[in-house]
Formats: sequence, C-alpha cells, structure tokens
Amino acid sequence: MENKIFQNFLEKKGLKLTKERIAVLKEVFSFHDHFEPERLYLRIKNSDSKASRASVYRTLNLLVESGLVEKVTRTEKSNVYEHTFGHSHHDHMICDRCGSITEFYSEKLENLQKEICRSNGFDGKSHTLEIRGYCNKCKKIK
Amino acid sequence: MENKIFQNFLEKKGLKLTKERIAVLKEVFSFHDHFEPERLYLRIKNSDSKASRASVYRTLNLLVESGLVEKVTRTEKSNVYEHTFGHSHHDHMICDRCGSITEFYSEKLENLQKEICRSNGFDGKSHTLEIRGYCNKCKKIK
DNA sequence: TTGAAATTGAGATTAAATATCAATTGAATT
DNA sequence: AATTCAATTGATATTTAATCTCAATTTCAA
Repeated sequence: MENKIFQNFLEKKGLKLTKERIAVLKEVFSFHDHFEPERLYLRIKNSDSKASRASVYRTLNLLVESGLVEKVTRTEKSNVYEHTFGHSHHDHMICDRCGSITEFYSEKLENLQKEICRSNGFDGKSHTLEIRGYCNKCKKIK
Repeated sequence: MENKIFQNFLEKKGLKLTKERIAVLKEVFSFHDHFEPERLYLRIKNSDSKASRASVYRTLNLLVESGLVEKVTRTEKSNVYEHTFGHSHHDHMICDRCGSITEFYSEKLENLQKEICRSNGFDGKSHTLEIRGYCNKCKKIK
C-alpha cells in the first residue's frame, strides 16, 4: 500500500523504486511513533535488507516530499520524523531537556482554531502546534 | 533596564556582569526581530565592544535562561532567537499560496494550552502555533 | 545487448554548537 | 596594596548531523 503510493510518487519524478528505497520505506513503517534518522539507519543495518547511511537520508527526504513521512520537529540533536499513513492528527509537547515527545489531541483546541480562522477570513487547511517546556520527569530535576 | 534584569539574574547564580556580556546584551536588543547566533556575533565583531564567538554562544544561553531572550525555533541551519522584552506573544497564519503571514492572538487559546499542559503534567514554557491554508484573498482564487 | 540516466556507498566535507584549558580578570579579604 | 580563588575569556579543537562527491554499479527502455 505505502509501496504503491511511493512508487507512484517516484514514477512521476522519473525515479526508481530500488531495493534500498524499499528497505528504508519498510523500516520507516516499523516505527510506531517518532524516529530520528540515525535510529532508522541502525534498524536497517540490523535487518537483512541493507542501505547505506547516505541512502537512508536521501530516501527520507523523498518520503517527506511524497507526503508519506512528516518532519515533526528539529531537536537540539537532530530532525525527528514520523510516518503519516494511518495516523490521526495530533499535536506535540517537546521536552527541552530530554527531547521526549508527548502527543496530545484536543477537540476543543481544534474547534477554537476553526473559530479563529473563521473570524479572520482564513481558510485553514492544517496546523502545527508545538508546546515546549519540561516533561513530567525533567521538571522535577531543573 | 535589561541590564538590571540580567545583572540580578547573574548575581543570583554567582556570576558576573562582564564587559563581554554587556556587549552581547546590547547587540541582542539592537535586533528588532529574530536573529541567529552567527548574525549576532558578526554585529558584535563590527561594533566597538567585542566578544568572542564562544562568549556570544555562552551569553546567549544565559540570556535564554534569564528569560530576556527566547529561542523561537530551530531551522535547518541554526537556532533562531528573539528578545522578549516589550514583545507581546502571538501566533501565525501562513498562506500556502501567496505566503502572507497574519498574526493573531487568542486569550482562549492560551488558556486552553495551559489547561492541556496541566492535565499532561507538562511544564509548558512556550509554544508555536502555525496555521496553514489560504488567506482571505487566495481562498477565492483556489 | 547496448547505452544513457539513475543510484549507490564509502568517505570527505560542512557547519553549528560545545568543550578544552591556559591565561586573565574580578572582587572579597586580609 | 597584596593575596587568593573562583569566574571568565578566547583561540582552538572537537563533536556530530546532514550533505556532498564521485567512481562503480544498477536499471530499464530501445
């Protein structure tokens, strides 16, 4: 399913669905939450179908372009991604100390945003809300 | 004014208000919108009161800790900061067609976010809300 | 089968940010 | 004024994510 979508995307750009790209795609969808490029690379390295670090990064960018993967944020350390397929919308709270990401969803928040758009004559299609601070654990430390 | 606040902050930590730190503070407030550490360093370099790159980065972190400066976001290239003194918080609506940016502020939204943080045990310090879609003009076209 | 274009991977490169550490400064105390 | 010790500085080295390079390989249509 994801393969088909990705292949269509590649075809349209005159690119090919190689075994390395398939490997990356497969491992991307083996994560059920957020992941960093390096962790993705390590998973692939430890699987039977390999791809180099360069190919992992390259394919990741293609996957973002295709819409199958989203860049969630950029932490102090690295980019953070998640696959969007079959995911319902949510927002994020990001800890500035340990980098942990907490997902949340609020119907009220969604409605309020619609209201704000309406009163501004704006046709809102999507949004990103990122709350930064200290998570439950880290707020006790510092 | 900012000097006083910074000095108080430093004193409380047993640190000193050196001429290098004063130089950084001064140039931070010479920006009237967001800035990157490197641009800040260059401004200082071209001013009469100097500070090394290391000191610029170090002081910047202290300024964030003191609350006088905020880290707005982290782009592909670098961190982005802005001084908070005298600035009021707002969020953004960005048009995907013409790129225009509309600022808005909603008390309700702020309160709702606090509520969400509270119920998640998260100590929220800041947030970025970006609504994307079509502005008043562009929604009629497409 | 052939050839042009795309792709790969190993390693080099880039660049932001931090770490190192000897030399210097600040300021409180004697 | 001299002493003392922690804080500070700056030149440089280091770290590390991400990208770039480019020769070798693969893909696929003709």
